[in-house]
Amino acid sequence: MAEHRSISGRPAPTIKTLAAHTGYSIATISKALRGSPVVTEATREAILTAARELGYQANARGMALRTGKTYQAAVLMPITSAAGYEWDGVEYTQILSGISQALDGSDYRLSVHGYRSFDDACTVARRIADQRLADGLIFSGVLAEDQRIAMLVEADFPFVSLGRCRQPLTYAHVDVDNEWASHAATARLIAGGHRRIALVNAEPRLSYALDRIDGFCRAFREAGLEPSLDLVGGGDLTARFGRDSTLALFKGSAPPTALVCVNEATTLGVLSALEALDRKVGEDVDVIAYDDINVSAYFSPPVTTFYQPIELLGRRLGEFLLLRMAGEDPAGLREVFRPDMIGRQPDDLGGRLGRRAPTLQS
Amino acid sequence: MAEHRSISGRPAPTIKTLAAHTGYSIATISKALRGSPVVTEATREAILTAARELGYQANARGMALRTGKTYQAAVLMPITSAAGYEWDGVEYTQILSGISQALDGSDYRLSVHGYRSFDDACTVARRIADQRLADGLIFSGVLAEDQRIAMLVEADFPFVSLGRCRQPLTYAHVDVDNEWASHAATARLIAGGHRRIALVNAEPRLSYALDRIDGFCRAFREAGLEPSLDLVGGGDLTARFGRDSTLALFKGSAPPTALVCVNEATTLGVLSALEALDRKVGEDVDVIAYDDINVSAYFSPPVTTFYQPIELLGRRLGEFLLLRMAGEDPAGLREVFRPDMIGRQPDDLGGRLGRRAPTLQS
DNA sequence: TCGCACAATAAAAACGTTTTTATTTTTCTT
DNA sequence: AAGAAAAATAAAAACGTTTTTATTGTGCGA
Repeated sequence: MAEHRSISGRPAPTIKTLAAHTGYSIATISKALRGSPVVTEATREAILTAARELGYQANARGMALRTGKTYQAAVLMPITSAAGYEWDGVEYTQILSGISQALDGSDYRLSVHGYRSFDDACTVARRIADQRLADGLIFSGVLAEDQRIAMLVEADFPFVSLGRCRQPLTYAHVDVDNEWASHAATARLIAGGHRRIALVNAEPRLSYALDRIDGFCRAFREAGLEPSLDLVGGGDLTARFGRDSTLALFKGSAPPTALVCVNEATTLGVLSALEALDRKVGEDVDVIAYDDINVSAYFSPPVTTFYQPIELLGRRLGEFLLLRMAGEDPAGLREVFRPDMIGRQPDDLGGRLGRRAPTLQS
Repeated sequence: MAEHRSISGRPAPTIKTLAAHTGYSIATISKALRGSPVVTEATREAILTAARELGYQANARGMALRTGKTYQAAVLMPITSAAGYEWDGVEYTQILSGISQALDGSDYRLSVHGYRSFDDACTVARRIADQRLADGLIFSGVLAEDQRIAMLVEADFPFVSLGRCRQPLTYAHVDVDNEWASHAATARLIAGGHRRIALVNAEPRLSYALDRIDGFCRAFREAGLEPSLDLVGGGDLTARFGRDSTLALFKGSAPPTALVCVNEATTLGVLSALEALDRKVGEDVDVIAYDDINVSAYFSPPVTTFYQPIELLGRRLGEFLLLRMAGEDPAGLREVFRPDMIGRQPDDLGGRLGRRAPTLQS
């Protein structure tokens, strides 16, 4: 039995109830409610009043069946196996928060689909598009060659990605200018005299990890130096990875004098390792990090970061998706943020740098 | 036009397609697919084969309209205004991850509904129940007197709460034994000679915050002491709150010699404040924290915590909800976890305690 | 051989919409 | 005042299911 009684106990009013109540036909009721111009202003008024009085709420399932729309925006969320024991993916709360804010005024609801691997994500994305489980899709963790993007562009299914792939496709996306930020961080450290710089990076199949390596290398080349590629490593964005890779780096014959960290969880691990190794940040070693959850200010010592406004990115993702679902061309729906640098060391960088660094602006 | 072409381009097969293909009527097809015992094994076989061949996928909207079910499990997620700038609510990633795991094998999908205040949460919960936007609901942030619980119990709508209210109602829930853990932490500190113990707590209208105060007080009373209630304060679970309240505590005339912290974000702020105040953890002051995202090991100094297996709680929430939606009695769907203590100080607690503390087991 | 129970399947109705097509009412023109 | 054109509304069909009711076919006892 599909009929559902509302919380009050009475069966929920449908279009039929309104028809019986007002004397109009269900066709007219529907048109009046949808704002069709063919109904008189007077009858629309009457119908709207009745709807208000009876507490009519359009039945989402009926609408969905008839129109084929679901009024759902889907988000792909990574369920990492490490999540239970490591601090991974915490920024997703903020992404969801931002998307939710963007969707707030609209008719769309937010549904979250977990995935465990990239292949899994592809399968889920395909199912969502194929079965129209949602009217649009948002996802992150974009690879250099991302099948999801190719597939969804091909199918002309509305989506927005957090991150850009390296294929020449036109699609809506939001991203951080990782190449730029990585270049800026590295150039700063080089200007401070560093030559052995480590990049504690994400897995290199991720598009943004490659962007960071690119910026890293460009900074070295512009200074006429060979990039310290042997100090570039990638892995999970966990504190454990940050700690382990730092310990490994300092076991090497030519350890780094500075580190660029991919996110705050990793940074926490890096700092913990440096403490264990008895290397003082700002004296023995400099650290610059990407800031995703804005907690670096509370680290000891506080770390200079490139601040990524994750929640804002999330909001933009939601806004773009709404526009895409409304039929807007993806070509205009692209935004790349340049992170602001937040200096948190006494001289804005650390002990090895004699001069005060210039303030970087986006 | 509701008909949707699949990714392949052809219109997606429906029950009618199967009927035309197999020669059976749509009624028989439906029954065969649903596993009704009235169809012959042979015909079911034939129909299932055809379904597989044609790649038939039941249309969720059609089912939803007919049955009134949505096959959606809704989760209420706090969208705090602080989220953009403070590290708040990060544990939600793990909760969602756990729920998602539980739902994985089932037919249910996960939808997330954001809310900005408790009143907002009530409104959203009511709408979900009223309009059957989902078949079940999960939420957290339970108040001592929680209208959502009362309302949903009254409406007999399936739900599971993370946390217990203080009203005598029967409902499915998952919780952490906060009274017990708070008692254990406080008793431990008292046994170590502490008398001025601060409790950096959540807002006291939250049920679990009250539980913690209860446990805190009980520990004092059992030792024949007056609880240091002037050192109990509540607020957001942010690093900023941890820092600010610690700074305030040490401005007082009789500052604490030990602190119990409500979660890890707060703890980070507390540690940052203690560092600024030049109080050494483990020497001048002891800290015990609740661990929600398992990152305390990387704090400097590492902090002794009560580990809350958030992802497991999430999984149990999902499992319980599935059972509730299947009609199971809520009386049997209750679980209260006792957090494990993880000692991370050299002597398992800190400098002031001369003896090794006993290992606490749930 | 005839009905008769019973099994298997088919037909029809329903869920609540939207949209297309048909009908009625109003307005305008002459 | 009659007719046509336009406006307003009503009727019907459709979306894809499930479920209730109806129909057909089969084996059985008398």
